[in-house]
Amino acid sequence: MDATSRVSDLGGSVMVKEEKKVDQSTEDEPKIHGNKSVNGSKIRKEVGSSMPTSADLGNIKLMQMAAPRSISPVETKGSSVTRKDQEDQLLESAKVEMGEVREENERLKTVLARIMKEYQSLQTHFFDLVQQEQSNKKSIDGHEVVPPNHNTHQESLLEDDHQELISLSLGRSSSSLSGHLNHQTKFKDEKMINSTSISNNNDNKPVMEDEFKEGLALGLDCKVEASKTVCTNSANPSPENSFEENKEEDVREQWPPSKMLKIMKSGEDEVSQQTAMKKARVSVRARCDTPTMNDGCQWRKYGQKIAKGNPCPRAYYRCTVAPACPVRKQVQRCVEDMSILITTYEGTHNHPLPISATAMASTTSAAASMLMSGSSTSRPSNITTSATATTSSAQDLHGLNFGLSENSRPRHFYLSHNSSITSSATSHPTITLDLTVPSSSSSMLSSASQFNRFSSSLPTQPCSAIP
DNA sequence: CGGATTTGACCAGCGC
DNA sequence: GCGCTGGTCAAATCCG
Repeated sequence: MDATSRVSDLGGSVMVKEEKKVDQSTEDEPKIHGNKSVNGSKIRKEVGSSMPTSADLGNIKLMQMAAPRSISPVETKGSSVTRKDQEDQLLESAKVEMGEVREENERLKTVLARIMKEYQSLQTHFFDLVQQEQSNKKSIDGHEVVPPNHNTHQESLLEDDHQELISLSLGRSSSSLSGHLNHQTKFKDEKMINSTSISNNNDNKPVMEDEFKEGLALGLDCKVEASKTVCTNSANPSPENSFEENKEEDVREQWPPSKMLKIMKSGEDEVSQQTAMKKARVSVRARCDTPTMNDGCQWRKYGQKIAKGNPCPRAYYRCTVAPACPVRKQVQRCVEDMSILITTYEGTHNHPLPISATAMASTTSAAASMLMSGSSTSRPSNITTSATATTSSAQDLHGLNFGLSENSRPRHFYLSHNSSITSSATSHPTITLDLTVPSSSSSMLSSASQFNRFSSSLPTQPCSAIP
């Protein structure tokens, strides 16, 4: 991704053909070709080497520390004085190195402490909100109306909380924080004491450190770590907690679902695993003149279909940044307004993302995390859930039996007034981010405002084409 | 010629 | 069981 293509990213509407040329001539990113053999190893290597993570760097440091400095045989042949000098030199350099590492360590500690502090405050806020919501529900008997005693100050606080909560997962991988949130909320709701990756005792710190490290290690891959541990710990294995669900090495986690289902049918917990296939989706509405939004990833079109109720064909894309990346996206024009492009993302990238793709990935991750974590219970009143998609799987979804899930309805959130996309034919919980609404909309949920931040960092007028 | 896209066929899930 | 629909596959085709 070079300057030229970045310009095209930011420049808004760019001719498709032109961008294609730019991409081909300037980008070395590998492409995968549907039915033909793929040089997977090469791709993996390129992808892997392109984005060293912080953890990688840290590991290098650690390795440097750990590796004993040996004296070469040549050195040992010198006189004792020379050898002593060399040893002293080595000692000195080692000391200097140690000092550097120590500094780095201190810096990382500071960062970690800050993150933990933020997380704990967020957690506190979140619990408060959940409790508040529950008490509201009791008093209103399930109606989604803001209680009269909900003063504006509280509302602003809520919004601030949300904003803080979501945006924290933006800057880096959402895995740590949103994962923790998922964990905690689930933990609280289901009284899952046996969670190994999260606990409410004093062992919290190491766990958080680990996850923090992992978050760094994952870089911008935007995984939500929670689901992994949830799955392993829950008696009723729950599906992904978000659209950025865990990617096990297990091939069953890969697409296509139909084939996976065949494999899984022999399993004991067939039902629960089938529900795991009901991945959360993040739908993005944006005004776009070009065929697809440029979200920074590379996609290959593998199908097109005319969906019922919309004369515009729906295009199916899969991510080609990595050979086995399970991420799919669907692109379709809005039937009401042809200038609006509806892009629906599903799945998790199992590879480092290009920088230009991280904004979208982080945002969708955050949105999906919110969706799957059941944070709807603490959403502002203008956020409504949809009853259009009826499915039993939604209730099964990860056992996050917050508020709405009691109704055995799928969680389908609309993050703005104008958002309207239904998944009635699918049983995927879907969250819709509407970029067609001005960001100044005061009532938008934090994640939507966060998304507006994303939209301002991406081609947003509102988008440019993908080759 | 290699890679990307198109498009008809096929399959699974769901409702009746 | 049947038909409808969404989603995927893969051969054919297009394109640079």
